[in-house]
Amino acid sequence: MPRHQDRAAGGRRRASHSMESVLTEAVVLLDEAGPSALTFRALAQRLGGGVASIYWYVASKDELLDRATDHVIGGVLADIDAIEPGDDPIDDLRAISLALFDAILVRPWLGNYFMRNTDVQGNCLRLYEKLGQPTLRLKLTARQRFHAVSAISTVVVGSAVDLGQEPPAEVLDGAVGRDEFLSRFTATWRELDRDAYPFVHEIVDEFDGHDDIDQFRAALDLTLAGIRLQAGA
Amino acid sequence: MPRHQDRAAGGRRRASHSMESVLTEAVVLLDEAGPSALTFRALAQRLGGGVASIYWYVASKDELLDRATDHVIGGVLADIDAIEPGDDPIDDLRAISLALFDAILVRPWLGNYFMRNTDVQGNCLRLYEKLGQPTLRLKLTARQRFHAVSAISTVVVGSAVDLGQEPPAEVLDGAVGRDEFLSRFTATWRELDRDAYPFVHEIVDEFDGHDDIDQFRAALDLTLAGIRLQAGA
DNA sequence: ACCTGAACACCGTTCAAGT
DNA sequence: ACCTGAACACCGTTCAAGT
Repeated sequence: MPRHQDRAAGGRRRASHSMESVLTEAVVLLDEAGPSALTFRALAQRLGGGVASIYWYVASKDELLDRATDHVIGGVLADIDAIEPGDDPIDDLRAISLALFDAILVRPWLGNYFMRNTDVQGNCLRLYEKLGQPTLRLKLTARQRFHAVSAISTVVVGSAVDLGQEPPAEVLDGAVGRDEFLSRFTATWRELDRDAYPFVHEIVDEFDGHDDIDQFRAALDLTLAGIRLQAGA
Repeated sequence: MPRHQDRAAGGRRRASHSMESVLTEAVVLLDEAGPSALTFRALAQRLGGGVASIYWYVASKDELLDRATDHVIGGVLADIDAIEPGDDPIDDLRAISLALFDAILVRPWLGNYFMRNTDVQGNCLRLYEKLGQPTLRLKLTARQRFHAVSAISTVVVGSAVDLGQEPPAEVLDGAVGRDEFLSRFTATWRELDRDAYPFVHEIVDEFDGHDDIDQFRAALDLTLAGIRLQAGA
């Protein structure tokens, strides 16, 4: 309970918040029931105050999400700081990427706000710096370093957002399993004409029951292989 | 004007729509004023009818966006069909990727709905097939092909969505130029401590006034290099 | 088969007023 | 400096009723 109550003369209550409590409770709402559950009204109720008071701390819902994102990235940053740098810069890039991926996979909304406004997202900027540092040990131009880190960032955020998309309600209910859900898609694909859709038929078995993490690791490794080649390492 | 009017006995008008006109007008709204401008009320007004009639064609706003996405992807598909396959499968992958990137860069909302529900997105599935076909000419396993195309798709969609994000209103107004907007960010970055942010300082000049397309091409080429290496081609 | 008006249950945001 | 209640101008979606 990061919130306190002031008691005025008449016995009337007046809520008292803080940036910290606003962001913490916002993240709780997001974790409990997804992005659609984060409304100013729900947040105000959780904080035990009125809707309008939230506007003392943030100017808009976008800024609330920017700041909430930076708040949880703070935790990711701690995980990343605990990673021991190794001999191979590429391995360090991979380790940091995985930590970020894990965080966004669980909270896909992060992907839409990560690094969107570094003026209020100090932790995101610190993470960007952390991700970039290993490239300083690679034989690349400044431009290549910039592009390499942008590419990794895109793969991490893009994969996590894509793979973390909430499946339809029936899957969340547990009425239909994830595998069953995937199979329903592929069943349609299998009925397609083999001559017109040779590629879809080639990969349909791979798609069926595929593992999200494998897909991300493969994408990341392709980019890292490209970077390694470029650096001649 | 893809809409007609029926005239009943009393002289009363009754609008008549079609899936085609609903999607066309939806895309017009999206193009004119962005995703926030696509509301059922605005769309109904454009079609000259009531809000509820749209629900005869789509079950929800999500489905409307899924179908609108597939509608414009139909046009992209035509562009891609015009591409002559070359000797190098990797070059074909690049050409198709660029065509898709161009489309999403201009309409970033496409990225959020592309391939989200292939049951109502036949054109997206066809594009996925097109993108996958060149990999059939590479020496890869089925799983590697699946992962390669997933990776490319993530890079294309992720980059385009990222780079296509609407800049703040002041830039759209023309009050502040894009370069000036970027410079404002980097000005803050330059003030950071050099020892704590060596990477940011290394790339700040590259970020300043950088070109979106270059950034995408670099990311795509890294992935393609990884694929080429894997295929031993 | 397809369209309508009106209602329902929400939203984010603002503002004059309070403490 | 910070919080409040009430209002404003919207949303997506539903439904009984019309043609």
